[in-house]
Amino acid sequence: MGLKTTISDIAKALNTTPATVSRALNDHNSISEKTKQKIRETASRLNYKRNKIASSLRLGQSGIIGVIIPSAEIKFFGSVVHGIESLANKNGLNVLIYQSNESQESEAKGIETFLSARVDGILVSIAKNTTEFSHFLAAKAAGIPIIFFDRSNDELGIHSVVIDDYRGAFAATEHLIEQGYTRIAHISGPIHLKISADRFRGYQDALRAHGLEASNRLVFRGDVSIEAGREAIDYFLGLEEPPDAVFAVEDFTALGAIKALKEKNVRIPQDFGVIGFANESFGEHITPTLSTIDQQTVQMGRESFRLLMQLMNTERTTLQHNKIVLAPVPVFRNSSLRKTE
Amino acid sequence: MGLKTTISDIAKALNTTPATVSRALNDHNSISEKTKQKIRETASRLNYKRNKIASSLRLGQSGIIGVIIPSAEIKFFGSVVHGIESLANKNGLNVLIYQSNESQESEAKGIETFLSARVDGILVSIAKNTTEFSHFLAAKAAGIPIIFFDRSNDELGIHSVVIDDYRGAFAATEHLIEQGYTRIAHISGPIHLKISADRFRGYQDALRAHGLEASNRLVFRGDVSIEAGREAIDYFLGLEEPPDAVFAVEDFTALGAIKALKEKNVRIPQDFGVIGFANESFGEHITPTLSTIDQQTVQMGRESFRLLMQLMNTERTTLQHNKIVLAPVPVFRNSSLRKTE
DNA sequence: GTGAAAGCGCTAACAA
DNA sequence: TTGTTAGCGCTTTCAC
Repeated sequence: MGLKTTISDIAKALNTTPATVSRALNDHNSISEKTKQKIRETASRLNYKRNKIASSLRLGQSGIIGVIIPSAEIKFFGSVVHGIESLANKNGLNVLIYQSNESQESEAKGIETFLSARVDGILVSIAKNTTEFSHFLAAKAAGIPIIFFDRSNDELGIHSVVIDDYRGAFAATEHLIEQGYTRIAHISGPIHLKISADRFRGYQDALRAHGLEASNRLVFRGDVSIEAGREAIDYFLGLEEPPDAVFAVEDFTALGAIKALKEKNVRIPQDFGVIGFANESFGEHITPTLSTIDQQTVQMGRESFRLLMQLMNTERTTLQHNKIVLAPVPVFRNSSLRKTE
Repeated sequence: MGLKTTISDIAKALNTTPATVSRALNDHNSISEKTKQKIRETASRLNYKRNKIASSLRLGQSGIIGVIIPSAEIKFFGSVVHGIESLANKNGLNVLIYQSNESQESEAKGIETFLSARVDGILVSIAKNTTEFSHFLAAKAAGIPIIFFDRSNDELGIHSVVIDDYRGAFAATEHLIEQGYTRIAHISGPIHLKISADRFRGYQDALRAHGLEASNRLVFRGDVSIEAGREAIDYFLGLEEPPDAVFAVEDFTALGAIKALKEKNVRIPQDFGVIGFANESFGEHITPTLSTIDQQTVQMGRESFRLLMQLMNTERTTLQHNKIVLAPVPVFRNSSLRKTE
């Protein structure tokens, strides 16, 4: 018994048929309460567990949502997945996670795996190294609903949920201005990435909006790393007219900047303000605590799932192309707050 | 076409039978190379993807490993899962993750879900709030291989992979002694948890092994939190003979201690040494960097998977009860290193 | 080396 | 309200 119990076993025990048992267990309204009662009892007595595989095969759907993320060790993605799961579970769907490790090859294998598992939908955050996108189109062509979150590509006609990087960068820069900093620098990420470019634009536009000059000398182009932050500070402090604040493209970069500033005995935030982007968990534990822009991870997960559900329940052509842009939320802490007390 | 392609379609296209196609695609050795060639070509031309659900139903196994973790947002578990996946993928198995959110109810639901998904094996790290264990025994009774990792229970006859907390604590305490600290305190976790108790014992025994007194006054009982670390320092510094170093049961607790010490202008490590346990990622970013004990997460994942594979491939009775205990690895950083330069 | 036939466990159209 | 029957797509025993 145990796992071996099937609806036929239950049927036999009660002198009825598998069909009736199936209907009863699915709470079908054409079955009398009395019968349902008896069947449920027997099922639990025999320790019956529905065989989802058989059920999926018959129904043509698996009850599984596939999620592809670059890495489970980046808190951001873990947090988005959390948002996805919270809604998926409520809808009786399970979530299968696949890590691409930032590789296009592995990402394509993930899509492949999900297609043969006949998942009901796919959510993807694109790997850094992906330059060729046919695997996504294959999923779409196969009729599996697919959605991008955070890292998207607008050229493929695939729906997406992203954060408004421009707006977040604008708010970060504006905050530094309001705190009285006047020469505000920026450590950018690789500019061919859309998110870096958007944040850079937000930075520039905020300066201009407040009548400040956006000088190229105050922009350091790094990659996303602690080291880049350190290098940027070395560069900035070597300038004839060094800046008095910096907006870093990302929290780890901001962390590097803070480390370098502290080593050089520059006081934060009195003499130099710092703000990052991402709201990584270390930000509230370092000294000084790090100002940053929160990316609304859980909400992003929830919105992605909602959009996916819409796609799953809609005739393919009905739903027009959809891009949800979430508003980031500033988190101001000690690394940039010199006016408040 | 696309996902709709089945082995029958391929068979029809080639004027053969589904059986032959199935065998060819599974590289069965009773099929001629010529036929295999043709079938493979047609399959890829028709964009065929094996329907894993049908395959699973027929084979009676799903190719899925279920993993239950308390939370995906704790880096430790993410990291263990990473270790599990690295091996699972090599073995053609997929990993399905379920979060218990530290609740027994949710944990039981996870087991239930995995049983009906007919997973081939289950890996669990027990939720904090679990006091009743029948859901695990149900899985075992159903004949599904199940393994505990990190948080285990030895009473159930379920195999497990854990870290040697005693040994890690001993090493941590010994390190403080070797650095010349003489009054070494301990912030413990809830003592009803095995890991807290083991670490406490390791601390005591290390003191005794070096001829130091293990005084109850130097032990502060907290929960695992930043706040507990702060409270402990308040308590310790209020003692007539305050300690000059502390071994905290866990990194967040150590972090709280460091924060409190810095606020009170106690110099670390000169006047006070601190070491934690877990090697959380923030440890290398705070000031001073945090000494700690690494828990060999990836290796834990890999060992858990290996043990599970053994269970899956063994007659139930053959494999005797097995408990793998991993050796933790000390990571000494600035919060406790005052001798080296 | 290949084909015919049965069945994994479930669900749903159709009948009664 | 319940039973009969067929079939989801795959694999495998048995036969040739």
